[in-house]
Amino acid sequence: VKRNPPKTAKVSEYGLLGQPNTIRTNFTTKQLTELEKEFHFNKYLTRARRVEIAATLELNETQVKIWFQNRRMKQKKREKEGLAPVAASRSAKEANEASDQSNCTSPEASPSSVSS
Amino acid sequence: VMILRSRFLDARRKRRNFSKQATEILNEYFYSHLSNPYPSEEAKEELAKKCSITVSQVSNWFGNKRIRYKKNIGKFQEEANLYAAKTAVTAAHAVAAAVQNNQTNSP
DNA sequence: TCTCTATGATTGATCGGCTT
DNA sequence: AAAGCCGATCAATCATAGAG
Repeated sequence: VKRNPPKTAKVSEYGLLGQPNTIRTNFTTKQLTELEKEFHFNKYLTRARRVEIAATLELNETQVKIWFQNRRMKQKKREKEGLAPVAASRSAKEANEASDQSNCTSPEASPSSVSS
Repeated sequence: VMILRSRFLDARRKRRNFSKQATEILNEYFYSHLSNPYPSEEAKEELAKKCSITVSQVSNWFGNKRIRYKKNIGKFQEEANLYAAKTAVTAAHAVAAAVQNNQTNSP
């Protein structure tokens, strides 16, 4: 059994006046491309690699960490969506994955260059 | 900033609205559980089947609905009353059936 | 056909719980 | 005790479908 999530208080107490505490950073296409590339190589990061990537892309280690966590969840969701809806599953062999984004049913794939 | 928009013209491009029946089912659940509109994984699967959509789509629907409802309860008041009345009628029928069943079975 | 609103999907980040 | 991960959710935003 699972329980619900209304759990406790609110997401980040609005610090009574002031600037929006948590800003939703907009990653650049370059950053996303690099993160995606790294993810394809390793689904999980080591501390060292994280530091390296964060520095290269000018992001916090936390942002890189969170990006990987969200990316893993995203992939899991795709694998699930891409093998369940199909009424008739392969009667014998399964086995695939690996190329991930080059997947057929992948929403995104082509990062359009951003001019700035 | 040259409008960083158009990230990569993703896939929410070809979006299709859910059928009227599907929306009906989802709203019925939402408003009959308004005090806690968080269906369990099992409930989501059941709703997904009834609505002929995926579990993720059910999750997206509830996520959007909860936020948008909270953002402007007034705008959804009419809709809320509509479904509240609907579920009330359904419940009344159930009670009536139960009473009848009770009378015919235990004299 | 055009403008404005309703709505499905995406995603950086948060929350609680559990694991290492 | 601290840090990372997971699963669910939030919240803002995007892009399109639909209403008028």
